[in-house]
Amino acid sequence: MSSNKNDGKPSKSALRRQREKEHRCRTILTAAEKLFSSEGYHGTNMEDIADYAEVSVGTVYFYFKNKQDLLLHLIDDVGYNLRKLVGDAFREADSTLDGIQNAGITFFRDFCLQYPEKISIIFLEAVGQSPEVEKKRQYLMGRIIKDLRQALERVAEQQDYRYRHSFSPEVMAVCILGIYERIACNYLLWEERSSDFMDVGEDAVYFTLGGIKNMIRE
Amino acid sequence: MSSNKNDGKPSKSALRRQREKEHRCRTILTAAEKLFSSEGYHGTNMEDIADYAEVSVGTVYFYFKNKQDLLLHLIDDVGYNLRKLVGDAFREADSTLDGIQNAGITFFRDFCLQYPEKISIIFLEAVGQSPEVEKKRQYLMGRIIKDLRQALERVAEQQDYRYRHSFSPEVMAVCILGIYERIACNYLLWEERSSDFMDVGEDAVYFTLGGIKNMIRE
Amino acid sequence: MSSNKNDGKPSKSALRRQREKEHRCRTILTAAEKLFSSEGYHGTNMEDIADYAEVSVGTVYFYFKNKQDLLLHLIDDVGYNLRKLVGDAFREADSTLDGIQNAGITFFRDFCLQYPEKISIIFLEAVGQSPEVEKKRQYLMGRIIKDLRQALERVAEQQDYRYRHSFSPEVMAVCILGIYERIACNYLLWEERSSDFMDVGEDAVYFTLGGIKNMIRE
Amino acid sequence: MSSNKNDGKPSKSALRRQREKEHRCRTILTAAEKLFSSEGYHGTNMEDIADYAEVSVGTVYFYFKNKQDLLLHLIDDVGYNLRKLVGDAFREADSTLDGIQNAGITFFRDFCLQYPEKISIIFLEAVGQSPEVEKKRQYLMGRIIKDLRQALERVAEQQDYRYRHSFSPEVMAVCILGIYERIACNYLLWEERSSDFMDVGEDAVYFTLGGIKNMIRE
DNA sequence: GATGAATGAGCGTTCATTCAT
DNA sequence: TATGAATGAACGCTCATTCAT
Repeated sequence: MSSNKNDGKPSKSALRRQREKEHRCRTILTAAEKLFSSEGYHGTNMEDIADYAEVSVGTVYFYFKNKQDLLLHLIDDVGYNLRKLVGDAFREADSTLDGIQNAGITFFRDFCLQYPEKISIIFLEAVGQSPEVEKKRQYLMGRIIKDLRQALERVAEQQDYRYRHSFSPEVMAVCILGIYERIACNYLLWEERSSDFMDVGEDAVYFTLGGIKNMIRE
Repeated sequence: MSSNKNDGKPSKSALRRQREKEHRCRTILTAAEKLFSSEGYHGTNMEDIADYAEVSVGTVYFYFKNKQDLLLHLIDDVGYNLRKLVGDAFREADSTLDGIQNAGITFFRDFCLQYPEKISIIFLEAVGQSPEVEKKRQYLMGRIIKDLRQALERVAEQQDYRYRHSFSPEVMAVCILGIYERIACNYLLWEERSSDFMDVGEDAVYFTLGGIKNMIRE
Repeated sequence: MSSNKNDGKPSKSALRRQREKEHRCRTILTAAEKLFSSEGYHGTNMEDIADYAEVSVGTVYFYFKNKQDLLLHLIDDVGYNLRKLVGDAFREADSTLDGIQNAGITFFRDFCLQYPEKISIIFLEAVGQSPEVEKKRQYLMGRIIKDLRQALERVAEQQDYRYRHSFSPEVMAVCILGIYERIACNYLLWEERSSDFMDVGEDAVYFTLGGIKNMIRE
Repeated sequence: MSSNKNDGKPSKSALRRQREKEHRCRTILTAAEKLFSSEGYHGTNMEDIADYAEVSVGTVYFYFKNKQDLLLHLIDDVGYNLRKLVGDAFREADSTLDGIQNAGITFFRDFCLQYPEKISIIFLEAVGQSPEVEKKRQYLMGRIIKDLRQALERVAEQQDYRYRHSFSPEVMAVCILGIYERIACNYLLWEERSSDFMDVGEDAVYFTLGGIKNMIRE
């Protein structure tokens, strides 16, 4: 066995190995993200990814079950980053429309402009590739919609007003997601307009706020 | 040249053959639409399509250059139907927000609910498949955005008000497209909720109107 | 029946039809020759040929059994033209080395330079395509070799000398064919040197004569 | 980096693997040569080659880009073997017509009779298959012609005589190549006359020498 | 853990040929 | 005779995945 003196506690070299392993895993994932977003999911093969990550094909398969698994991990990654970033923005201004506004601006400035590849993965490359991937995407979208819906419900609660219908918060959440998705795709991926992207983003956020306000009853 | 009494005018049988040809072309396109939307673009092979259309593989290639060509034609089809349907709704109530509202309701009721496969093609299966397909999709989206933008500009002109910025009409158009796209995907393709789809749709339209109003200056 | 007054003798219109038929046949053959030599046998498909000949695919199949049949006819054509032209040159100067010389010059001047496509067909495109085609090519080459051999034998007879071996005339014939073939391919098809082609051809003929003289015994 | 005592030097197993790889590469090439020459280039498909070499189709594609690539490699091979063999024969008897004679005999005895498949590849199967293949064939022929031409020029220099024209050495080289090519095809591939092939070959060489002598001025 | 050669099912596409009109 | 739409076998090629070293 590989037991050593300091039993229980992992040895120094074991720790380093662990770190290296994680690092290699990340390298591969980054390679996949880069290539999927630039060449497309189907335009990238496992050898391309291995080459880009400077490992062998076998190594890729050691860390990831298969090609789809890579994509699923990337979606998870995007989801994690996105929800963390945007969630924090929400929380800063708690339970007012300002939070929604903050979150929107943050999404455009700190996510879209920083990680356009992630936008490409989640809104283009991962779309319509396979039932499993679609399910994951749907799950992620569902989580984001739930976050948004809860935020909208909390706002209503605090400000003491109600929306048109019981299902309205969810619909609004879906609308907002749709807006952000399309703005990002249109101005970042299709037309390269990073320069005035924030102006556009601000307008979109403003549009969003109008939509929300219009749904308030009384 | 051709010994034919009624020169110039095509003969009866020639006309029938022409009709049959167009019919077969449509049959193949419909088969492709059906299979792409249910099995996915990559989950469908040319033989499947041929079998479903009850023709041979060669025949499919007689009418369409290749698999991608089928998808491009389907996108064109969707675009044609969509712009015609929604465009008509616009024109009925000329240059008021009612037109926008009409168009939204029409989209959900007369397009999404009638042709969910077309929604699936344009918003799922055709996404991220290849540069050519993406270009076509982008072109189609661009046309719709232009339609919407012009409608919004006409409304402002008639009602004599202005939007926040010169680029706001376009941003709004993009937002609206995003909303409708995501609502359709979420409630029609991901969750099977055709029953209360129109309630949701109405809410989304209401949200949209709020967004637009919020963009008006003064 | 299509019997008419002037029984036995073909009617005027029947004659014209016959002429048209032959003309169409030639048109197709010419199209095939042109395309085979410019695009290659495998690079040309039946539709290309039909289009070039301005007829339908069906018509091509009415006149020729299949694609290979076209090639076989072209080989026959080449053979007929070649043997007629060169044979005549032989006969003019009967049974001297001058006849051989004449024939060589004629081949280069009146065949190669006039019909480079035919050279391309027989020495490039028809080579190694199928057993049947190869057999025909072999048969044609065999006939030419026999012509040459007999000419060489006649020369020896008349001038009253003998060659090294009984099989020498044939070997010489094969050598001469090889020389002419390669000269034509090299300077006409590979390098475009039609301008000084006749100088080269003359040298080759001179070389040939030397070869022959060297084979004479005593 | 790689924890390996004998750094730099490849390990034993790595060397063996390298050897195996080359061996497999050769096996595939040999299979292709065999099948191309017996069934024809178009009569052989990639599965046939894989089966004959006892590997999978994928393996063939691992070693060779595509079917044409196999043929190009075979042409290279033939060229290498041919020029080496014949070149050595030249050099033995330096700068006399004997060298030319030696080379001819060597070609017939040590190349044609030993490797009829290679003759088949270069003079039949690789002819008129595609522009790329033709280019390679042309290049190879060009090299051989250059070898011959230089040999002829060296002979003239040493023996202190000149040929008819400045371009005569090249024309002679082309003629000689043509002779050898056709003799090989006729007596080895078309008629199976390996038994008296060397008699024929000798005659052809003799013919060749006569041709050369006839081109000498004064 | 890492490698990369080997696999082979699967797919898109071509095109010579046929045949109803 | 002439047409051209229809056929479908055949083939070249890809690439995700495996596994012996």
